[in-house]
Amino acid sequence: MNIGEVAKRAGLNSRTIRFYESIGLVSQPDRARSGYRDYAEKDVHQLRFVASARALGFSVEEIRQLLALYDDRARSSSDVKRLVLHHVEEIDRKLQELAAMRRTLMHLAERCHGDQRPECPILDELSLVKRQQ
Amino acid sequence: MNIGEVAKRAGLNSRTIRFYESIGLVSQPDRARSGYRDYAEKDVHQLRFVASARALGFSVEEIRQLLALYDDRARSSSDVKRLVLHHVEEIDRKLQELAAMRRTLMHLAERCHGDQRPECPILDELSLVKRQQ
DNA sequence: ATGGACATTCCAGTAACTGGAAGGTCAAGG
DNA sequence: CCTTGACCTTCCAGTTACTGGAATGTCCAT
Repeated sequence: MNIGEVAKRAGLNSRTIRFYESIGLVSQPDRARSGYRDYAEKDVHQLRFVASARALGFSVEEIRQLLALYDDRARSSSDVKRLVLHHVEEIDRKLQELAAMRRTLMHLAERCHGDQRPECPILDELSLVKRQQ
Repeated sequence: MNIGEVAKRAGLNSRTIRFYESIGLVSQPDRARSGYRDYAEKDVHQLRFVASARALGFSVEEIRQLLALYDDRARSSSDVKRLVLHHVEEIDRKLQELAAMRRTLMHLAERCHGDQRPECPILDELSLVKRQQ
């Protein structure tokens, strides 16, 4: 199977696949006589794994770890679970951060008439508010 | 006032301040005889504005626009409000994205025993799941 | 023959910093 | 005066995950 077809099946871009190969994230496929990459089904599985994990927000390094666990018959599922739950914590952190931003912004927006006049509590507030830690 | 003190008051790093100056985001301060940057109170205000806006997740370019509105006596507050609400929309999008990730991850984690055995539905799922659009 | 898919290497851009190196001057305190 | 830390500039490059472009081809199916 050529890279174009693999890209389609994995939901990735062929350049991205070459990128992943170049950084050693995924294994190198066989080569046909033409020099074209010749992907086996297991290669597609690996790439699909990467694509899924990326979509879930795992970094390339985290995915590298996940793939290592996937390949390791002697792994403990606790290691996998730990990685996932750590990632959830990061997401929770980000969710809180964004929610706080949103709250502040909505608060500011509500105090703004949003008309043709120049008076703007948003701008006033931005230049006065001490940055929250 | 020297850059170190300004940095402290604005809640920014002195290198970051020089960076903002280099990209034309903030105005250049006067210079003392020594060649040191000599910041006035209005400069501190501007930098504080930038720091506040960054903390609220606005990009440098968005802040550039906000600063332009701040400096424009003829602005309409509707322009400011539009910028802010657009930013809130982006945040909402990101919040949804993160929440969806979290949901999937928690679902996967719940199905994982997290013990010494190698069986892991998380890994299985990652290699099978078709990436959601 | 043609057009699209594929190959490689090299370079660089994206956003917002931030670090390091190199080579200084300035200012305050001991 | 000496010392130490703050300040100055320029230049280069790293971070993360791609992704684009250029250049220069070969391969394959119609």
